[in-house]
Amino acid sequence: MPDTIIERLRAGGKKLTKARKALLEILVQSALPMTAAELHVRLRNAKKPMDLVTVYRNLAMLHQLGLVTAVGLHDGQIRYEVRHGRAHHHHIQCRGCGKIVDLMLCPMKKLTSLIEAQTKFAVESHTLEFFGWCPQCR
Amino acid sequence: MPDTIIERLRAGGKKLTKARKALLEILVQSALPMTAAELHVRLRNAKKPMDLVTVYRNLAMLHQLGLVTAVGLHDGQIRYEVRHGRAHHHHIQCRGCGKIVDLMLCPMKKLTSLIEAQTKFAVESHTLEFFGWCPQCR
DNA sequence: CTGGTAAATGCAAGTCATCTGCATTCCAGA
DNA sequence: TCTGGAATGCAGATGACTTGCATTTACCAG
Repeated sequence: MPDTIIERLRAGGKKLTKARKALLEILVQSALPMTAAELHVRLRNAKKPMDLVTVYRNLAMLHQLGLVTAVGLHDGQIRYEVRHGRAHHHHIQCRGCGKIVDLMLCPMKKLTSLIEAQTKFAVESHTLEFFGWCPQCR
Repeated sequence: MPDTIIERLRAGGKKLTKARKALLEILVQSALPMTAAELHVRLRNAKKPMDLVTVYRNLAMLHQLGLVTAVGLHDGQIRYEVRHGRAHHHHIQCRGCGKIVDLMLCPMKKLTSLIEAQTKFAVESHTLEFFGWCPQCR
C-alpha cells in the first residue's frame, strides 16, 4: 500500500488498524470502484471480516480525507475507488449486465470556468458517467 | 399540457387519469427537476392528493416511456423533469444549500462516438452534473 | 514497555427512499 | 352503459445507509 495513503491518514488524526489496512489493500488492488457491500464480502473472503457498518464508516472517512472518490452510477449504490496514483477519470456502465469500464478522459476543464462565469457558482467537482450496452449485451 | 405527452401515453397503452393529469401538470410547469416526495406535497397542496407510491409508479412509467428524464444528484434521491420541449441539458447543485440550476449545454456529442470506438459499448445516455458553492453559500 | 486516551469497532436498532402485494376503483373502447 | 385491463391506495417489505452505545485497539508519553 502506498505510503502517501498512510501519511495522509496520520495527518488526519486517523489510526491504521489491521482492519482498515485490509480494507485499503483490497481497495488499492481493485481495478474498478467498489460498493460497501462488495468490500464487506471481499474482506470476509480474505479472512479479515469487518462489520458492514465499519466498512461504511471507513469509506466515509476516506472520502472526507479525499483519499477515495465516490462514484454514483444509477443503481442506488455508491461505489468508491482510491485516488492515489490514478488520473481523474469517468466510467461507463452497461444497462444490461451492470459491467463497469473505466474511461481515461475528462474534457471538463474548459467547461468549468465557463459554467462558473455563467452561474457564479464555485465549481468543486463534477460527475460524468455514461450508460449503454456492452458488446455482450447488445 | 402538451398534446404530445398525451399521445405518447396512449401509444404506450396508458390511461390519462385525473390523478396522473394533475401530476403531469405540476411536472410540466416546474422549472427544475422534482423528487417523488416533492411531487407528493405539491399534489396535496393542489387539492389533488396522490399516494406517494402512486407518484413513484407514475414516475417510473413516464421514465420508461421516455417522457421524463431522471436526474441523479448525490443526495440519494432521484429527481425527474419533463422532456417535452426542452433541450438536453445538465445541472449544477450547491454543496451548501442544495440549490439546483439548469445548465443549457452539453459538449458530449463528439465524445460519445470516441467512447463507442474505444469500449465497443453502444452508448445510450450519459449524466453530467456539477457540484459547487452558489453565490450565497460560498 | 506499559498505561492512558482518543479513535475504531461490532452489535442492535433506526432512517429514509423506494418497491411489492393485494383488494378496490376507474378509464376507454365495444 | 358494460366490462376488462389499467390505476390507485393502503399496508407492509426491502435495501442502502446511519446512529447510539458499550467494548476493544492503536499510538504516544512517560
